[in-house]
Amino acid sequence: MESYTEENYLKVIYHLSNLTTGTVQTNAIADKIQTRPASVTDMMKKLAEKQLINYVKYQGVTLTEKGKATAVNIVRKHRLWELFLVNTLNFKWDEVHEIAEELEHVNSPLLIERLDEYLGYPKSDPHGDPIPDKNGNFDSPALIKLSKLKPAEKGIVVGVSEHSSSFLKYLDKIKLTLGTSVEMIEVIEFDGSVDLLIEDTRKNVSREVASHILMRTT
Amino acid sequence: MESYTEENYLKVIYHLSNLTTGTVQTNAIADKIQTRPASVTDMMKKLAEKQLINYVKYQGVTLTEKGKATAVNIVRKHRLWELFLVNTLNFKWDEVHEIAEELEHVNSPLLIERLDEYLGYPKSDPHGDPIPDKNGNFDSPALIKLSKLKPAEKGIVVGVSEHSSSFLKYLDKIKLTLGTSVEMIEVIEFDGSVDLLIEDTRKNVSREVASHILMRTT
DNA sequence: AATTTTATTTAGATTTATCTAACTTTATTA
DNA sequence: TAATAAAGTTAGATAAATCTAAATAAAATT
Repeated sequence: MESYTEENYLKVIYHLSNLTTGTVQTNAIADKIQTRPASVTDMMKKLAEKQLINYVKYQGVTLTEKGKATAVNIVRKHRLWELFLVNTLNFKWDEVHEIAEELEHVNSPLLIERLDEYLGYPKSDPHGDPIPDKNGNFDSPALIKLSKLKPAEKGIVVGVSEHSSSFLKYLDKIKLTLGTSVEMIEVIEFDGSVDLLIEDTRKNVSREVASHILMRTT
Repeated sequence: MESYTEENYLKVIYHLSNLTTGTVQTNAIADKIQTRPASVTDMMKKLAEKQLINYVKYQGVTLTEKGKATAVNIVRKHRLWELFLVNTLNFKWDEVHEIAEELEHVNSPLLIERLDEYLGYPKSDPHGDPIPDKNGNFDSPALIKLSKLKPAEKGIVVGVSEHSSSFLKYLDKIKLTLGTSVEMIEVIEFDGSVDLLIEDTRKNVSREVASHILMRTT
């Protein structure tokens, strides 16, 4: 059994792995978990000891199969509870995250099984994120190029199809980084460039650039 | 805010107060909470510091108004979750206690408000125990222990003062479930066990068991 | 390549909740 | 009432999760 805190670390590592598809850095974890890098290092040693992560000093961590399974199960619980809160208790989709952060740590496989059944074995939560089934399997949401978003559609940047330094530097500059939430305002007919709302700031990006950014719609 | 552990101590003190209607002893708490008396003493100092209990060395503790309000709120959450588990997720009444022990510590007043509304502001849980409303008020029905019924007196099972799975399973087995009508035939002087008429069948039940069954006389 | 900056780790404390062992107080009983 | 038993407390340790400050490693820059 993992503690409440260990579960949170695993969950955060899992989410950060998904964005970078590689190893996760100490500081990135510290940022997400609102703690100090020194505390993260301590916990990394503990999780490595328990065979939940692969940890190499100064190099960052990856989840082991065991760690990944644990993390996916927490994500499953979180998303089932979010859906329950919205569908059954009439919460709005922006009110449920904090509550689900607590509920996800309640440890009763039977409870989750029954909740899943009650909700009709749903495949996605109120934010459009996939809900893993009890074996940890889930549909990975279809990705779409930023250039193909329709006006008013929103999404999260989950990848790029161009890896040149100049391209990535440019993305950093305009704050179009992995995990950023973006809303399409309109496609300019003249040149195919797109007007976007990037974290509440309106920006225009060329078709060339927009076509190399992969989004998951939300 | 109280920690998970502090909440459990308050809840236990509350339940033990109800039974003894007076102060609660260190060892009684240690027994219930499955810890050592020394640990209880440590916690008593802490709760007294926080003005949640009145603590006099060697003399036991009582809840302050603040401590009582906190304890009643935990009981409210516990019982609402138990009812939810039985009514909505189709659990049996003997399966829900352990799960509710965890759910009761989830801290979201809005969640509990919505759950209460969803359940229709119920007044009692699956074991017949009253559910405090959001102000901490609840009906305490005049209850009598089954072991105290007089010969020929009849009553309805409305609650139990012991929630272990083995006890509840036993009650199911002998059909001494909530709502069951029971008539006292006689108390056996030798061992205090009772001869009962349970739904037209004569059965003998130990004093131990009979003392944990709460009745409303009819 | 040397220097500076950033990222990470180590060492040593702190807090919470627990423990054991020894001691003290209160209750019981002979 | 003196001895014994039971109940409760204190002192000192331990484990989990955190922290600050200092040290070290890796990356970036001049």
